[in-house]
Amino acid sequence: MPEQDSILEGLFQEEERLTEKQKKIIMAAIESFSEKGYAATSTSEIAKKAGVAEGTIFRHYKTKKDLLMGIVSPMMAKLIAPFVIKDLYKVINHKYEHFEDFLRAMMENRIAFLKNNMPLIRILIQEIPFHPELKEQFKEHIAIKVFERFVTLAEYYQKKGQIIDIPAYSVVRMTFTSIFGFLIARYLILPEADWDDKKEIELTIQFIMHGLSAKD
Amino acid sequence: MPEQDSILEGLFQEEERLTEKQKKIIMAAIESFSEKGYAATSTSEIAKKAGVAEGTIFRHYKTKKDLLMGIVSPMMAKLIAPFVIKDLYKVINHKYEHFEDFLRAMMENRIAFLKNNMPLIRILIQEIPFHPELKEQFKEHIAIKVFERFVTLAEYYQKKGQIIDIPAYSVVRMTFTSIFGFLIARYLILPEADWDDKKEIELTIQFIMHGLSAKD
Amino acid sequence: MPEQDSILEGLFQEEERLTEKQKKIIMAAIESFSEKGYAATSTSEIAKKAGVAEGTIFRHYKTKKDLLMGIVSPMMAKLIAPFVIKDLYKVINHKYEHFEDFLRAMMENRIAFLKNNMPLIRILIQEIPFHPELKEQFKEHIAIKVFERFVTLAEYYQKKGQIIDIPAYSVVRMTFTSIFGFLIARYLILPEADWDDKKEIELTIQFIMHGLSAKD
Amino acid sequence: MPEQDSILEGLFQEEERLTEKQKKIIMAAIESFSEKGYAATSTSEIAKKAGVAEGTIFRHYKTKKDLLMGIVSPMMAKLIAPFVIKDLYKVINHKYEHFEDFLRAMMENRIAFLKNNMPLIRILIQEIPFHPELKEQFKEHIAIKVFERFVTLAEYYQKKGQIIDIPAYSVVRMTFTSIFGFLIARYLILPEADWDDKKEIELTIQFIMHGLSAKD
DNA sequence: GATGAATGAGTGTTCATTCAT
DNA sequence: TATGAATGAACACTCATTCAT
Repeated sequence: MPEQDSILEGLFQEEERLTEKQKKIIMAAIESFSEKGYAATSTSEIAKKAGVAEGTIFRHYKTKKDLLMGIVSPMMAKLIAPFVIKDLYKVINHKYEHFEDFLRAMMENRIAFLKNNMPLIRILIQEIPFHPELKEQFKEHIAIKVFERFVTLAEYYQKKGQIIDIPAYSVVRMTFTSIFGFLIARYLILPEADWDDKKEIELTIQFIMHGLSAKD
Repeated sequence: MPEQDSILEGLFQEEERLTEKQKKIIMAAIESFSEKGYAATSTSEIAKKAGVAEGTIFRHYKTKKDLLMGIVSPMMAKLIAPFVIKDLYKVINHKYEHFEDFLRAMMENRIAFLKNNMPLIRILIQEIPFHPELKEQFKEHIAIKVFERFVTLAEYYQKKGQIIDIPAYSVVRMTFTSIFGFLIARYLILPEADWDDKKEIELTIQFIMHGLSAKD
Repeated sequence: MPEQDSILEGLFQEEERLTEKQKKIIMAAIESFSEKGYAATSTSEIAKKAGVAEGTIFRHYKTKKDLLMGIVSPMMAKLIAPFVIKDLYKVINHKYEHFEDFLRAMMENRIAFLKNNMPLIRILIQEIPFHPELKEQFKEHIAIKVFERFVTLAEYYQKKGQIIDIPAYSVVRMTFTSIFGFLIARYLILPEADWDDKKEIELTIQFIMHGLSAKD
Repeated sequence: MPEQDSILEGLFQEEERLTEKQKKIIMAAIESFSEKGYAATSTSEIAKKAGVAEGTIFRHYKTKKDLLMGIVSPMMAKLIAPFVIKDLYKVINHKYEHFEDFLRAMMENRIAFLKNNMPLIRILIQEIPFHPELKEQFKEHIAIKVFERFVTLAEYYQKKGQIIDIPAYSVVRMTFTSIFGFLIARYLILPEADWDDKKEIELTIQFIMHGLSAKD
């Protein structure tokens, strides 16, 4: 199941119209935006890093902000695609009989995704607070579409008696929180620490399972 | 117990040497930095908002970065003080016999703190990725000092048989994650949504308690 | 023998890569630096005088100091070239049998040079005290290379019995001093006075010749 | 006859109204102006070096330029005084029977003066090109008054048959040139070189004497 | 007399963007 | 399509100077 999980490569592959220079611009921009932030990165710096003339950037993107959006927007779609389409489908088709299996599959999948797209994710997280359009896009795509699907899923597992009977959106929130809490600590706050990934993932899953178990 | 929980007021109170203008500069800077980010905020904008001449800013802070640090650094100290000193003391003195009581007290305390210092917290969170010095300060003060104390606490409750026997730092990570996950969702991602705070806090506490319960 | 003796024109000719605007910037900078001094000249003033945008200056010269160096450095080379190469050669090839002939030729040559490059020379003289790099360059190129050649020349004429037998470097110092003393009085201190150049030059030469004559 | 030859001390002595702070300001200004030039020296820098508040400078000198003038102007007077009054008198009273004696006395006197007042002299030389008022003062006091006296002296020695019969002002120019050429080389251009002062002075005197000798 | 906070015009420099080539 | 010279507004920061204390 070697899914294409690098947004960048996916982007470059699909859009054949991208020139070599354009690809270099995108890669340079991602590197700089992710390290220094959008506002602190100059277009001339991107041009230099990409090995193109300053003017070339503006041939492809009318403004600097367009460049940011050209990088971040496709990511939004990619970010939600798996949830929306594939995984939900699998669950409904009884692929994941137990919530725990689903949880485990999802964590593995999203960790792989994070690893492959770290700089892009960083940009998204860092820039959302400063760009209302991004915030809006994010809310629409993630906070609503994805959240909705997960609420449906939560209700599915609740009906099966696997999850405690509290509001489904709280279930989702706490699940997300625990998973992303781990990912953030692991990859953003202390990436250089010595992590036993397997064990931490298992502990996190157990924590969620106990926390939401219907047995109690 | 009306503790002084606004960093700003605390700052203004303690340091009597602060001019009226200096206070205005700090307030204006906090507002702008928090809304648009440090890099995207110009000193002239801060001056205008503060109602002072641009030169006045540089009389008090040698550089724009100094201004940022002058705002963020005191916060670091304030941020950890309660954990480090008061709460730990209370726990040791049997004020919180049960982990659940401690959890509830801490959440209430930190929610109040967050409400009173939102813009400052935003700045801290938003700027940490771009300023290595900040990152270092944060790691030193928060990630080490605070984390350490909590690990000690976790071990305390583990010995009392209230918490499951897994590595204490994993206990702390998951507790933090659940609490801050709620706070971030509540105050940063969806502040305008209609939250039933009491209920969500209780659910979060129950989630953590079940997740870490030793009974299982 | 209409040698190209204007540094500026030489510069513009050789370096074909110079834009029209760049030439204007250089000319404006020379004018202002020479009149008001480097430190008291603003880049905006230069831009205005050159009829370009202020940013244009910094496209060609990274800093204001770079602009100064870009103007002054080529002059150093030009300043010493004739001494180092041509004239010494001529002397050795018996072109100037007598010290007096050499002296006369040199004065004429350097006076023409001075006239053609007055503003540049002014900048050099005025700025050397404030810029250690300039001072270093000057010492290396002029005070050492040129001085050395002249010492050799002085020894040559001493051997021929035309010059008194005192340390050669003292001979050079006093010759230089007398010549530049005239040039400074003539062109820098009292340029507006009514000078009989031919006569003064002749007097100066006679003064030096008598002062250094071996006859006594 | 240990004449008071330090302008600064003379200034501080005469003008009793100078406060301690004022003296410190003057000393700090001299140091900075001489090293970095008037234009490149900031008043705040002077204040810091002098250990006074920024405003204090402007209590005593209305503008920064006033400060420069307050330093440089008294020097002008001091610079010419000895020539104008004392030395001329001595010559007329047959103190210096021979031009050579006069020359030797003058060089010794002026070298002592230079050594005691180097920073002030540097300021004068460096700033004259940029300040028309200074230039004017200089011309009036030095170039005219002093020059005039010397012309008279030159004519005196010419009449006595000790100096060649060329225009007296040329005599003066060449004498000045040779003396100041030595002083400039000695104290400004190569102060760190290893000079045999006695010998160089003697050589310079001999050079002038031969150069202007009437014998030839 | 002395202070130092305050000023706002001015500094050198960077910026995103344009456009003729 | 790609270039890079050119722009001028904006930037962070400095300056000489003022003035209430």
